[in-house]
Amino acid sequence: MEKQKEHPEQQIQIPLAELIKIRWGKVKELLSKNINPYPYRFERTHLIQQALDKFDEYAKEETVLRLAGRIMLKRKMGKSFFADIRDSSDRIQIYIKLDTVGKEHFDLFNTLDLGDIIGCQGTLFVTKTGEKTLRVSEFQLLTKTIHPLPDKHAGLTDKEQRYRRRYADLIVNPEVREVFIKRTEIIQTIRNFLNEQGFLEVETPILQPIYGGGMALPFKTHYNKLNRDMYLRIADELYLKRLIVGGFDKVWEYCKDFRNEGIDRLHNPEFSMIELYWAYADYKDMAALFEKLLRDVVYHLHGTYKIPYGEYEIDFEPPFKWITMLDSVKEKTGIDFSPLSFDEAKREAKKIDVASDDLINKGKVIEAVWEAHVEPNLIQPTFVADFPVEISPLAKKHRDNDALTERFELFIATMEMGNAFSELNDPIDQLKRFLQQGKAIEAGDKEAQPLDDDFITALSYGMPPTAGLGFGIERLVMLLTNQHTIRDVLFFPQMKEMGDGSVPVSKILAEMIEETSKDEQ
RNA sequence: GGGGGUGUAGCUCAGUGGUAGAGCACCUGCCUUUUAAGCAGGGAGUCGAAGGUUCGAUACCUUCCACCCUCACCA
Repeated sequence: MEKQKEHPEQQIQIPLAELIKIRWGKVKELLSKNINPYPYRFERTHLIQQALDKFDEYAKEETVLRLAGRIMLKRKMGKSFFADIRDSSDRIQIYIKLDTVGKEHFDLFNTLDLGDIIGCQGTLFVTKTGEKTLRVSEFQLLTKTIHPLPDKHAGLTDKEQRYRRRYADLIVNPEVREVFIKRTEIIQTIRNFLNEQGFLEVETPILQPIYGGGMALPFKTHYNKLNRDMYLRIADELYLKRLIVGGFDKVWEYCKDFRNEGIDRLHNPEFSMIELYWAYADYKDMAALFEKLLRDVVYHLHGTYKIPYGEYEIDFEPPFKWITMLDSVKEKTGIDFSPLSFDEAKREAKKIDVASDDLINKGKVIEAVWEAHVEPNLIQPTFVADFPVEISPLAKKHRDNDALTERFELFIATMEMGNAFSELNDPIDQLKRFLQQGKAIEAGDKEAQPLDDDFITALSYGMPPTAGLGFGIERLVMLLTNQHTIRDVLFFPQMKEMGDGSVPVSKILAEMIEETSKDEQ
């Protein structure tokens, strides 16, 4: 304490800086011995898993293997070391003996830290205690780690740190990898399925002059050269339908979408959807296809149709339940909203404790009642069909009822897992719906959709009858991997800016570099 | 946005109105088939940030920040 007062330029002591300084000292020591702490390549012959798979054979034939990985544990036993190294496939113990590697390399190994990445050459054997081990004849430091790893057995448990420093999370909590590997498998299976069904994978703009295709607030940005505001897309719908107009019959896109809304267990501002559009089909065809797709993905991933999700067991064996929105509301509340006027609907909603004062039309009232009384009960896969026209501005009116649209949403474990319609292809009707949305915007509905003139133009060229579907990838991955927060299925979830108090590693390093250059002068 | 909780060493966590603790990690020494290796010694802290109460605050109070849980709302 006294010293610090005498030397204010020393400022705050950061213990991390001490640890980094020691390691950087090792780097400089290596450089002075002409050893590159960051060499360029290492000729690897096997993944660790491959070595373990054929362990007996390799051990017996004394096959020389070259493995590489990160040092996770290190045990010194006098004139020998044991260490555990891990690569992307598995972990293995290595054995380093003074007599075998020589004093120079033995001393080098002595300076290595947990986290350092090395390449080793050697043969396989089993230790006295029965552990499969690589007897190292030579090794090379491949990357010096200057930041210490989290605790070697407790790992990194602080969720905030795990999300902010996903790399550290992945290093010490390898089981995290599994969810993300499954995420990729899920997307791959869907891609294969859609390709086999003849859907063409396409790409459409993320940066858009006007946003649309969903109910959401967009991110706004500015394009300097054109001096105009642009939006990050909230959905792909309107562009994909333009492609149907252009003559593609089956198109789909893996879409990154952006919505300027809150962050919580189910929402991240940047997320992924898959949207597909299918000409000459209607929403029932799409429901059948979606069911088939999900069945395929679930079976591919789990080898069964029944999967656990939290306390539930979800059964993906088709056919899924199909119920209309109004019937489901009637079933749960006893109220038939279909013949009611807007005001009557509001009164009925109030009776069952659904706040509807701010709602601007009957469709919104029905939706609110449905969300309060039906949605929370939808555990097993259920198609909810035929939404009110006011809340479905891009869907075709129901062939039997003008107040409704041919639309379904799929619900599983109370989560919305997909949204589809018989697409509205009548340009006059579509324009009217946009104009209605315009009124909703004026009435304060921030999520209502703006008029897209070019989309109306496209529809006026004629879009064949078309079914469209969109579904959120994160939700699906959560469901199929039994994860309950979206942040656990995103490598880098959006986080708020960190509060004061933490010193970035770059600052610690910059100060060290400066000190060193002072010393050299 | 409401309610509840958390924030102390690089990591995992104790703790207290009166000099800041442990394990792991790190440094030194011993140990040539170990197993979260062991043994001996050592260094390391703006106790999330700011303000207040107090002779004295990491602890008590206020405000703020981040994260977690929960309710409401949008995918």
